[in-house]
Amino acid sequence: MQAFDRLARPIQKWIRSKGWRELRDIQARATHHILTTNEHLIVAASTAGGKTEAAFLPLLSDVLDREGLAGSGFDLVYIGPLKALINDQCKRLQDICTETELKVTPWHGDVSASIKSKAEKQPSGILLITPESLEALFIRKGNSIPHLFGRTRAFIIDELHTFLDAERGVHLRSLMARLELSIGRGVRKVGLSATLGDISLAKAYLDPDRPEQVADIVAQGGDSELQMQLRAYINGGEEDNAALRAVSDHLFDRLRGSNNLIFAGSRGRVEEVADRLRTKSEEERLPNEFYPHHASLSKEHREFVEERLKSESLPTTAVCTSTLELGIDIGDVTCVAQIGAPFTVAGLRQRLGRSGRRAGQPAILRQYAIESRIDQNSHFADRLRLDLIRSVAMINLLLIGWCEAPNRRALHLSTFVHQILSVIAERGGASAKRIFATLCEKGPFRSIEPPLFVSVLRHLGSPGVDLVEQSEDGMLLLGKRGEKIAEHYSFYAVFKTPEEYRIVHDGKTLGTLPIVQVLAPKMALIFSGRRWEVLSVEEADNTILVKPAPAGRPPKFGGEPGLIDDRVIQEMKRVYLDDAIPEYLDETAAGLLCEARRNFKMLGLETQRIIAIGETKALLAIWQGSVKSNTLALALSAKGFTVAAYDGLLDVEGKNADCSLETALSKIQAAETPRIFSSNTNLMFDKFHPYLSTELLQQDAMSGKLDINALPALADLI
DNA sequence: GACCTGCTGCGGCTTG
Repeated sequence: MQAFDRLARPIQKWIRSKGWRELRDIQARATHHILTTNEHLIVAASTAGGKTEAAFLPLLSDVLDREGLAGSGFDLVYIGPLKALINDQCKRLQDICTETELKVTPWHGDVSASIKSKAEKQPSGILLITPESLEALFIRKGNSIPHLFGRTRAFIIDELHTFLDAERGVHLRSLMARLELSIGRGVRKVGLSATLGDISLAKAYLDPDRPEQVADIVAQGGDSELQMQLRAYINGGEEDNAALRAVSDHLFDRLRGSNNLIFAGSRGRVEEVADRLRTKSEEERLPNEFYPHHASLSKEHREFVEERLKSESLPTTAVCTSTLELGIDIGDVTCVAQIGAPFTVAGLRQRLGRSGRRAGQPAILRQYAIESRIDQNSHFADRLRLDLIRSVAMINLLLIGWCEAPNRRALHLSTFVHQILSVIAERGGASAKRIFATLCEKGPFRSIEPPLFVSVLRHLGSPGVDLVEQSEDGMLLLGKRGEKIAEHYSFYAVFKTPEEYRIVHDGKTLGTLPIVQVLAPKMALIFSGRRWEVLSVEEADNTILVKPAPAGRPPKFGGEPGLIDDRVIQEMKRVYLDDAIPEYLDETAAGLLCEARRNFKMLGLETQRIIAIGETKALLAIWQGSVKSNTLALALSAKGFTVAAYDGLLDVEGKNADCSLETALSKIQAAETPRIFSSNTNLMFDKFHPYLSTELLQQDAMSGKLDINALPALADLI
């Protein structure tokens, strides 16, 4: 039987109206699978690969043709990570459903209360919702969950890779498990994704008990030809920004006249590059077509840039951060430029997926490395050209199809605290036994054993914390502070957001700035692609008033460094030891690669792993990623050393150390439980960390951000 | 030496 014939009549009619001659391969396979089995499924294909239709054409047919489950509720529940994505998908699904009676309901913070209350009274059809809005339903309408989802046949999880074992993914997994408990049965799950490094981890996300039972449909071939070039630029003096200007000028020449994305690495650099490109357009008396796009810019400005990209009426290049990495529809772009090495190969792959989506068009990557001028006294990180080498390593890994896997060891105690409060709020009270069964036995917190559960719960109820309290019959209730926290709408998200200033010109908000730097009147600012002078700082309502100005500097946005995978650093070492010059390097980059390899040998890194630099300094080459580097760095700083980590290389200074470096390393190697924390180690990273004890915070850090078991091997460097 | 994501109920107002 042909896949098309399995689909419901109205769906077939819609396909004909589109003029499609046949279903795509993944759509046909998904149709057979969904309509002949009850298994969970992962559909993996590139951004424009027709994943949404692959899942929904058969799922909608199932709803239309087959008798439904008893009870009330939405038939299909789509979960998306972005409001904009939900809006996009909502339009597409409404179009597919035109010939049916099925309702399509978007549900997120921007959707009006009237639409929500209407859907709540008579839930049916397709619901498109964010994890946070689903959380809000548990908190506010805990008793209505069976009414809303009693006959739900499937969860469709879009951009599955953004969830997995990140804190927001653990949150969503917990919500799905709780929903299933609440309606008394399991629900089929269909995950959609473009970038899955290890598909078995995605399967374990959908069904941790029986991952091998989860089917997958991966688009065959489909990847278009990849063209790429890595160009390197060298800065002059210390403060000189000549290289970034040269990169901008090169981009100006190559990208004008078409639609492109420039990933600049940080919001500050986005503003800097966008400013340079705009002023160059002015200098050459050409209309500007380069616009900044990042999360701190106003929604209006961002939508303007997105619309310009989508409409394809005027050539447009967005200089952006990872805001434009995810799947909102901005059409096809000619080329993707990346300034500086990215932190993950997965992100690089996702970005590249934005280009070359039309048949016959190649995907084009323009990678730029910015290096400094060096001499014999330069720091080893500069002499080794770490940024350039990491770019090469990441492109190599991209080419062999590797990308990072999520971390499955992490306890996620912050999200755990959140879910404990949520389970209690859902029913107005819950026994400890029930919470444990819900979250740790059925839910995603399976590595939390009863003793750890008890110590978390004890701490939440301890004096001064007051999140939870126990009634006389043993039920756990929200304490005074717990009630206040769970009542406020800021509770629904599990991730933390910093306090911000609003930047205002002429009554209009240009965007926001995290409060990490002191801004004062008369300071010059580059923001939203233009130049400003600060008029006043209103501390009362965190507002900064600005007026246009002829000069400016990009502001500091703050942020923490990202985690780099072990495999990336190991590939960097391989690149140093290799002789080959990749074809995609320009002349400068090839020269710098040879120079970096010479310096690698000159420093002695070919044969040694500890290199003394002067009397008290040393370079430790551990060739592992951020988690392991940070662990050894912490263990050494607990012994009085000052340590900085550079891509698998530790810069160690021992002036105030308790002992020699060799002694410290052998002690770390021999110790059963090496001391790595001191009183000033910062362990508060996540939203609910302030409600955990130091001991619990240490356990949380050791489960995700540190790898204490690796210490003996890491310290074995002699 | 980084980036991103999300959010309810209700009081008070105007308007038909």
